[in-house]
Amino acid sequence: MLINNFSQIISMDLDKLIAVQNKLARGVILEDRFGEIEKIAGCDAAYDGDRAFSAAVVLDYAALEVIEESVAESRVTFPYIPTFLAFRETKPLMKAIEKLKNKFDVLLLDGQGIAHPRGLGIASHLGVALNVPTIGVAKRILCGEVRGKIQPNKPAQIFYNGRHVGYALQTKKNTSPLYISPGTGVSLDSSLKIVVHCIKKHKLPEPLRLAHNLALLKRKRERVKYASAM
DNA sequence: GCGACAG
DNA sequence: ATCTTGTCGC
Repeated sequence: MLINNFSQIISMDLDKLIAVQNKLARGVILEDRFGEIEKIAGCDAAYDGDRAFSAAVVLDYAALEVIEESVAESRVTFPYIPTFLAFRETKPLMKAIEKLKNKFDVLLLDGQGIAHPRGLGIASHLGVALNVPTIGVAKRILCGEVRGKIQPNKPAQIFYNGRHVGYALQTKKNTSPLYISPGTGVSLDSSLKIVVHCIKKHKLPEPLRLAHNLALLKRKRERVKYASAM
């Protein structure tokens, strides 16, 4: 069967979800809504069918060292549809974020911020919903075009509909670029500077790299539990 | 109509 | 995202 078990949901009128995105997009603020950054968080999710394993981490911004970690598991009920990613991942991600005891100044998420057809990538969606400054860091571009050549450590602007919506940045030699865009509560300039600050020895900014690894570890452990129970 | 299309 | 072996670069 070529159609997955989400067919019923897929048949749902996406126009309604587009309306939701357009409404939330009105809440996006492209200005810094934070003071001095003391703590920065990252959140990501790994999957095993409809099981989502999410992880969130809080790091000391200056030292980029882990202060707290959290993991959660949930069931996804929505498929992955380009430009509607938030409707699939928001629940899992929020579940991990809610478990954090520490507060943080900025949150990094995998995916686009405003570099989205309706200006509401997952980072913007979550940021507006949680009322927290967010930045989207994607491994691939969703829409728009990069102006100029992408060279190591030389950010190139991303334009969409004649508007500057983010930056393409190769953070390490011989690696594909990252696509950075503000979620909300962060300016274009700050979104780039913050991500650059979080680059250590790897292509991905530390908060996301660590959250990603933790989500994979959580999935691995849960899979073991499942296997040993058989 | 066709191609593109975050995770 | 996930599947999946070896392999190239730092």
